Amino acid sequence: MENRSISDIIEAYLKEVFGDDTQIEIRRSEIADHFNVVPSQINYVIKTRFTIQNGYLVQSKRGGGGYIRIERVNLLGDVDVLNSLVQAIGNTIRERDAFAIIQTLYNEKVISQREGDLMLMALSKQTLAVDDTNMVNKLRARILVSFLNRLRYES
Amino acid sequence: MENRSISDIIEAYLKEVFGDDTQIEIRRSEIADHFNVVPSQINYVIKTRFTIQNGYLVQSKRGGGGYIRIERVNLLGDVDVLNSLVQAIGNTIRERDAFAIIQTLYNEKVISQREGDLMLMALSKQTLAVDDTNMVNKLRARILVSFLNRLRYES
DNA sequence: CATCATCTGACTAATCTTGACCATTATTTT
DNA sequence: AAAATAATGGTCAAGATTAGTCAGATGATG
Repeated sequence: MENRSISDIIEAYLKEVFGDDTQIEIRRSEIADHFNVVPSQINYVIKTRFTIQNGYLVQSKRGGGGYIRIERVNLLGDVDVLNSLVQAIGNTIRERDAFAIIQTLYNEKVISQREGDLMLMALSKQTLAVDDTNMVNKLRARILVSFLNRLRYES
Repeated sequence: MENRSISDIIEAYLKEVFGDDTQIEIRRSEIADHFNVVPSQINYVIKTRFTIQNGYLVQSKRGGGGYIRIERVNLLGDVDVLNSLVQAIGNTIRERDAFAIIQTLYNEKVISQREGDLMLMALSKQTLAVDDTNMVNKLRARILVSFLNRLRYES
């Protein structure tokens, strides 16, 4: 953790702001000023680290009194959230996004580390290596959705 | 230790860096500079000396703030069983045979029921549905072997 | 001298940073 | 009201900064 990018640092800062709350509201320019970066970098941090795959929902408003609101959600705990997630997956998903989902499930204690590792194995680029990249992403989506459904309906 | 290659020296250096820690994080270019070799030589050292068979896991990230992280893990005792299973699987396996292996792993208490269920999801004909049956069996073999490789160690 | 391990470098891929330009909403002026 | 202005956030593409891959050259060993 020595060579962190400024994006990593901003990510950590925002997560710290949450504290025990389930949502935070920020002004983009304030955060950008605070870390001395261009405002659009905040969009980058949000787009890459606070996605639905990571267990976050984001809303914003422009103009005077504008804001960016980030909400932390449980992937399997809420039907609407799960639907959003499945929609985001669609029938194809990249390795990085799939990995983020597994990480989120682990963070939420829905799965153990070993279960998560096993899932990562089945979803990895290396394991699924096939000539056709398009096919790999489709396969990964099917396997991941199978996992999610299994977790959802288990009792 | 007379004829040590530079790869051997880099290997020894990295292992020294571990100290009592279970993982280290390096910048590829730094190590390469330090030993005056091209960066890709570091990949060579890692690929030949920090494998899972030797008890190491490797993760990396490119781009700004990029790194290579090497983690030392404990290899488990029943490696021979896993080896023979991997041998038996080869590069293709039918659904029923894969299911039998999962059942055996569960009977032998190598995996929990939940882990077994998740594995079955990823190995099922339905999940892997692809036009080419031959391809399905190859994919299943790769996924199953990946699972077995994860069972070789504990974090 | 045949084979395997090591070393190199050109090319590729992923991630982060920056800035110019765009879109939306609120407030002030006419 | 309507129009202008101010105050937000959004998008996208270029450039910078890492690491990965692969094939060929070179070296070591039996």
